[in-house]
Amino acid sequence: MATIKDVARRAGVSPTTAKRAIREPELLAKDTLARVRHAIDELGYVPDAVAGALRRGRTQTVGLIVGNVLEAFFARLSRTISKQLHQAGYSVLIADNEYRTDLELQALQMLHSQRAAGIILRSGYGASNLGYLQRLRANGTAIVEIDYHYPNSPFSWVMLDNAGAVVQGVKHLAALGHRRIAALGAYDPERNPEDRSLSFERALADVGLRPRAEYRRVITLTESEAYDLTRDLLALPEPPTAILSLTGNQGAGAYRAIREAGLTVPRDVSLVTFDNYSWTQLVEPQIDVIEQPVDDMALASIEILLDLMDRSGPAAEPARRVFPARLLVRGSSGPPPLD
Amino acid sequence: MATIKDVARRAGVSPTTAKRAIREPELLAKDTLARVRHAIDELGYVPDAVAGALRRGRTQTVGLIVGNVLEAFFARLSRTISKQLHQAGYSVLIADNEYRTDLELQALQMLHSQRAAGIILRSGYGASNLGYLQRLRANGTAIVEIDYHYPNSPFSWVMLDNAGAVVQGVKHLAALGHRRIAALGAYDPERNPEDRSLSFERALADVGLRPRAEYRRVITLTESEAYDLTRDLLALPEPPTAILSLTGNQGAGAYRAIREAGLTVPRDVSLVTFDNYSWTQLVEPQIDVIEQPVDDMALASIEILLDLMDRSGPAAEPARRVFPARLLVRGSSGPPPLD
DNA sequence: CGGATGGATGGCCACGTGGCCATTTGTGCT
DNA sequence: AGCACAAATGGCCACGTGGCCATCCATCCG
Repeated sequence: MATIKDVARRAGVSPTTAKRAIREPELLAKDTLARVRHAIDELGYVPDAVAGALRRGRTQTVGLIVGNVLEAFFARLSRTISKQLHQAGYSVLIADNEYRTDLELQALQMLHSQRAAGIILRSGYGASNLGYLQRLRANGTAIVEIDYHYPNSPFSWVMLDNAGAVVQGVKHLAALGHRRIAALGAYDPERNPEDRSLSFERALADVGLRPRAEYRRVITLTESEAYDLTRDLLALPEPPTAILSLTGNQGAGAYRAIREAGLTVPRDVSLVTFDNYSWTQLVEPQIDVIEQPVDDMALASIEILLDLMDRSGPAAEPARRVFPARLLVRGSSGPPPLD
Repeated sequence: MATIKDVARRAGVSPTTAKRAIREPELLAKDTLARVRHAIDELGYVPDAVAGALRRGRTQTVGLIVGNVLEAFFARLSRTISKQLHQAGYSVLIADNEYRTDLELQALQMLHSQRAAGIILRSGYGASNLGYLQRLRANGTAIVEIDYHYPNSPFSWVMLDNAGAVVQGVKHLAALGHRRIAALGAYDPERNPEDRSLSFERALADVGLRPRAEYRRVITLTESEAYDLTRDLLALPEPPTAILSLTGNQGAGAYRAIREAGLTVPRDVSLVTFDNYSWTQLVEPQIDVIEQPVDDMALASIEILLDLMDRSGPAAEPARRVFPARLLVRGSSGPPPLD
């Protein structure tokens, strides 16, 4: 592959002059510049970002670790983030952690060895990688958490107002008269201290309801486990009259289980789910969703990350941004059936 | 960030000995090895892949350029490919081309400057980047096309048997009695010589039908343009009685347009779409789909790519793999309505 | 007891770039 | 013409690694 020396030789100048055609063209005489540019075109020379990164001690690479790109939320996040970062001159390395910290650690090690300048992370569950992340940060890596953050996270983060979102959903259902509301999520405060699960029982209390132990189960954030759980919930002697799904994928599983049980939404059971996924507008009636401002969150994370990466000096206070969710009522919730 | 010299100093050995603890541990005395390993742990040393790549003249990075990760097909492709490549020790740089060759060129230039060892590409439409790709290949970059390939492509590629897939769909609909079948796709043989669009009219001829000029329109591969087109088709004096959507996203748009026109599937109009997306099993009746073996295609592309990257010697014949599609009949097609 | 053998360790350099300093060439002014 | 000064160009080195060659030393055998 052509190097700057090849360009220099072809243009009949020194390597130093040749490289100036790229970085400081204003320093060159007009015809020298033209000659070098011509040589660059002829050779198809493109500077070696690897060598540049080594020399500068700093790559133009950012790592993005999400839960699972198959989920539309993360697909959208990935797309917006990588598009913006490309425009800012960065390459984006993507990895899924499948919500598991062991896989996440592998991804972090990869980003470490690649000397990524920054990392945008949706951390998983399990033994925390906090220590590893802190070492990376001490080495100068910019870190932003998104969609989830460590308890008392020392990093910058961008979050949905999960508590507010859950309250919106619960209030909406309670106002329709529901008293048996189940949430599909991961009820595991030890291992998965998630805002949404934790907020749910508080939100119930706000509207004067008690959580029911038999609705509680620790599941992963997948469609299939949500399907299983919903099926089981509906088979209970006192099944929920309303289901609040805490992620979009789980919502699809819940809907499928409801339909396969021969039940109709919202006559037999009401359904509200996080994430405004396209299927929610294709089924009938359309599904009530709690929409996240995904692009806004993505843009905020980039803004913070670019700022951290530009800043060479002392660390500033971590930046924290919280975005409100929006409940879109479409027809999948109604009054509970009469017993 | 710690370097191998720091490790060496801490372990009281030379840098050469220290690095052998990583690459050739069998050469070291047992206690030396232990000492160096201890120093590596203490310092959290991870080899600098940037320096390694420069020295070796070869990165462990692969670029993946797809149409749009928001589409489930590409999300799935990305996920399977990146997972496998991570296991093989490669990092994956992802970029969307939005089916546009101008954006694709930017992505290629980025991968060029990053000196990616290989590229898996779903090329877009517009002025071809064939020349650029050939220069990259001449410089040693492994290239595999997937889901689409240049006419007479000099590269290895992995494709769906698009012609066979379209024939399956058309035959299925024709057998039910449909004579007015429309395909939603990009009828632009000059700029977008796509197998599926091109095959459609041949498939019609196979079953003794003529294409109808008024069903033809060049659209992009998006849900919204498919929605618009479907709406217009249904408003024709002689609307199609069956619609074959050539991509999954377009299928969702078509379904939405059909429902919003107050029509019922399959009573008023039959619908078959490429891609077994999750919404097709959530609506009622479930949608007939032409399923692509996405994971198989992803794995094949990786196999070819790894082979190309390992091979240092002279170029072998390009590898070509074609995968069959599978028609899943579920209930969204039936006999045409009586006029 | 001396030399051969091989196990263990160390020194050195280049990969392509970017930053810094040095040198050459050109221009204007007295 | 001579000088000052700026414009234009060039030389050199280090970034961290991996490959190659060199050196050191203990052991074994004749």
